[in-house]
Amino acid sequence: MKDVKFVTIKKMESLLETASDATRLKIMLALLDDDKCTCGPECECGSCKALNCMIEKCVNDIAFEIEASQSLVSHQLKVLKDADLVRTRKEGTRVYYSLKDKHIRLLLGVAYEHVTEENDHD
Amino acid sequence: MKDVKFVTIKKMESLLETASDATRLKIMLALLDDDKCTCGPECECGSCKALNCMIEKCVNDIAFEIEASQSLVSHQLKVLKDADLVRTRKEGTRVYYSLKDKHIRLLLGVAYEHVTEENDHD
DNA sequence: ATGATATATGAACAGTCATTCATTTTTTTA
DNA sequence: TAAAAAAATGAATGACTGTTCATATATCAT
Repeated sequence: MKDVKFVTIKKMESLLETASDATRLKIMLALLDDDKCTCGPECECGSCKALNCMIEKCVNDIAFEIEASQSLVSHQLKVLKDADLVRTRKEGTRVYYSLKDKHIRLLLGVAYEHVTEENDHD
Repeated sequence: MKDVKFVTIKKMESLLETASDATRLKIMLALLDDDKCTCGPECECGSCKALNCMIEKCVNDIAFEIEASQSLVSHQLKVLKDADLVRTRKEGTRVYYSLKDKHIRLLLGVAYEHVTEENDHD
């Protein structure tokens, strides 16, 4: 992976920077998988680990779940949205957020495994 | 991935925070793979993408390669070392650095793919 | 021991960012 | 139209961090 373009480095920096905050991690983990999955019958969810599992939650529910203020969650969701880590779907007064794509789920998975496994050499 | 422990969140935050800097990314990408691989005959390297490929480089070589000052590279290598993203091996006056394990390589790989692929939905 | 090379360290500055509080916008319902 | 609910926004602040410059430590060769 030599000669990576500068813009690529900057994009990677932005992606990782956005992901590297406890509040935003909590938000994303809340969107990662759950028993509220609505993927459909072929989805193995119900706490699935499927990379294509699509969970969506509205702002207030996220705030309640991670025990943070509405303002903070909204601010950080905007950061996640601007950096393209989450999607939105509007329905009435609510805005449902979900993780953008499989790369984001993979990123979270890899980071999670790294910190939960011990002494994993090479 | 519900009910993730607080310490786990904090560790993930630390990992991603450490990875989310352009200088440190350049350093890690310089250590990711290269034509200087010394893995041995069974390694497909020579610019391999093998996750177990072990590249090591000393501080000054990294500094030269990424066009940064020795001081900056040393400072950031310390950050990477403290966060356990790299290993060190001392040989005379030189200190050789290499990526810690496959998770780090995976993390870089996932981040790289995310920013280089376009419109990859779900 | 002296000089040279490789790396590490410390202080200082500038810039960035997460959080809180108060307020506003938008949509629904009564 | 007025009230209620959900989400977004803006300002302020306190804390943190990346970089530079100068210097220190460590190792090897002569």
